[in-house]
Amino acid sequence: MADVAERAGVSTSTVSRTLRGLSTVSPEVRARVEKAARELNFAVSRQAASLVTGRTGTIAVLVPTLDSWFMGSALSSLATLLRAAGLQLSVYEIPDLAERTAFFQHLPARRNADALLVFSFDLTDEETARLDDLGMPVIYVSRHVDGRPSVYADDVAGALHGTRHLLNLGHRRIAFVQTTGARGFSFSSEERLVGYQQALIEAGVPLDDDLVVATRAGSKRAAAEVLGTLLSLREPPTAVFAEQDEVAVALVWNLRRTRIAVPEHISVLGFDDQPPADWFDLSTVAQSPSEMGRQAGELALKLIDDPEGEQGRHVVLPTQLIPRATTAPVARGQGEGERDRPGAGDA
Amino acid sequence: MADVAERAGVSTSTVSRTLRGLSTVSPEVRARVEKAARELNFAVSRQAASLVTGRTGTIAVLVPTLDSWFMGSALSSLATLLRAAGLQLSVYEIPDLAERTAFFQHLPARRNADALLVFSFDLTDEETARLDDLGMPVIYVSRHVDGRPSVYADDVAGALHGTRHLLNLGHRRIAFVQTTGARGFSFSSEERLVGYQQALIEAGVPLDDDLVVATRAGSKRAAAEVLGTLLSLREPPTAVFAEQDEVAVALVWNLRRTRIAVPEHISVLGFDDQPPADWFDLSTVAQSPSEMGRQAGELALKLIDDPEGEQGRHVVLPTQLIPRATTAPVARGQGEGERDRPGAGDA
DNA sequence: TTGAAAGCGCTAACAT
DNA sequence: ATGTTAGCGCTTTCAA
Repeated sequence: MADVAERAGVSTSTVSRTLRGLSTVSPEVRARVEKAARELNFAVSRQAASLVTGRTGTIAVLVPTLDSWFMGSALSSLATLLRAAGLQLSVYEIPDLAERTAFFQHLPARRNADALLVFSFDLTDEETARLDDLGMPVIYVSRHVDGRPSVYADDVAGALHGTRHLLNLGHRRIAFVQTTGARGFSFSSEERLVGYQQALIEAGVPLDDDLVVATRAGSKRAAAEVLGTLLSLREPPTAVFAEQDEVAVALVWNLRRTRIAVPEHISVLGFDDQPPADWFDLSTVAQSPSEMGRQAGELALKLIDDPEGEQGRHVVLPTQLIPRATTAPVARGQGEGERDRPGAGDA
Repeated sequence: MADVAERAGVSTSTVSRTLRGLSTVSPEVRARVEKAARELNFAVSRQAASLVTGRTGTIAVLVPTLDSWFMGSALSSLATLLRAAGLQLSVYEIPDLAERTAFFQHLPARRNADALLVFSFDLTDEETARLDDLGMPVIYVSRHVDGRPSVYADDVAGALHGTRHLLNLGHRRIAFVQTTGARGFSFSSEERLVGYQQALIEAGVPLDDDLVVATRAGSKRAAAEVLGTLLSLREPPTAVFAEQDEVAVALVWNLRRTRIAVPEHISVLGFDDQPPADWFDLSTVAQSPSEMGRQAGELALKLIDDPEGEQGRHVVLPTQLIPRATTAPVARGQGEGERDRPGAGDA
């Protein structure tokens, strides 16, 4: 910056003022400085600037992985927002418990970012408390945390609507397939189970623990095992609600290989509406991670400007049932007990 | 840091040395300092440190998007590597031309990172030159740049092998579907076309421009249009090689909807081996973005330590044909020339 | 509107 | 093995 000042024949103060766009610089001087800066290929060092301003110009995100549809969409829209605000995006990826422990021990984000966005993690109270005195706004994304700013999808309502759809199609034996090992997403998982149960209760359908099973995401083999469990029940389900599209797709794949027609014999419903859901014609409950990323970013910007302003503010995003080709009215003669004139379908 | 020094009863230099793990600190003092730092919840400001060391402790990546299988996998493995090396990951997302222009005008990464990884972009010579005097190592990923360190997949060989597979199955009319609008990936696209052509030439099959078509990624409708073009040729293809799995899947979807059996009537081959390829039983040519991210990261670390060391070093990663259920021998009576008893279907 | 000077939090060279 | 001191490159008083 000293070089630029010399070349423009002004002081470094003036260069600084010019480059930050302050109005207190005369047009002619401004022109000279900008020219000099351009010629010298000068770019301000954020590091040095932040040392005195106390602002780093960086937003940090804590994510379980970068390699998922959810995180990709969310971070992409977040990045767009930050770019417009002139902020950098810094990523902390915490794929496992060891890394997580290390992160919370040292809290490396401290003083190296202006705000922290925590995605999806199921934190302990102690961890949340650690983040509380990190000295910067912390926003929780894709999960609700009491008393802290959070942005998340309405998982309960999503699962409720999805299950209602299946009930409306005449299904009474509806299985719910949870996903294990989806790092950091256990919160949504619990919420979705609640929505599923609520729908059954409001319809007067008894809950049956045998119909709630768990599997690993993205494994055809694990999906086969889950199906084995469900299909060997005394009263097997006529519909399966998977809390993730990937699992739903793996279920469909296995069913079709076994020549169990989907949706004629079994309906399958997913959750997320990832792109492959469309390719597979999978009925699903859509959520919008990109909207989540955007909202979380906006909240972060507000909190940076006014740290006390929106504490405890919650943004709940809607979900949307997308019926496609893997859900259908329960087949005639199918279903439970003496039941329902099958094929009743939607009223 | 002064607080920590006071609490531990030492100088800031000693605190600094301790926290950086230098060996010239006595065990007892080290213990005192670490205790004080923990109690005060102290974390070193990278900003201040970098001001004097000249190192930012950050690797910057320039990416066209974060929302894709390729970038997710690549950045995820890169992040793992960087974490182990104690480095931060800073993301510059440049989704369109306007953002790109802005980036190259200001080069905001200058002095704010220790190395830059440029993913996939087809840069002009001028842009490459700008990056050359950025004052930090620049590594090009997923594309080859003469004289600069690059890490990329062997797209030519991948497409060559894929096309050979189709030729070996007896196909002679083989279409190649390019993807447009896949931001920043035009380099690979060209390479794959070259591989396709090489295979045809070595097999003595004449090139036919009518068989090379382009479509948008991820659009069923666009895929339908491409199929319309190909299926209305005088001699339609018996196999289609799409340079991206998403396009291949969209083609299969459209074909099956039209009751054109895949692979019995038309074979379809993809490129990438994204997870949905497995769900769809799509034959494809696999590449490994996670390996690409890892290798690029390692190269970056080397170049930071020894900027002159590996200039111009190229890492070329292999591809692998994965035959699944969408490619099959050409049907009896099908193929070129006098051809096909229509509706031949399975042999 | 501009400049001089102090200092942000740290590291590195030097001294002890 | 530890302390002292001088900056790193910038922003921000304060004074002119």
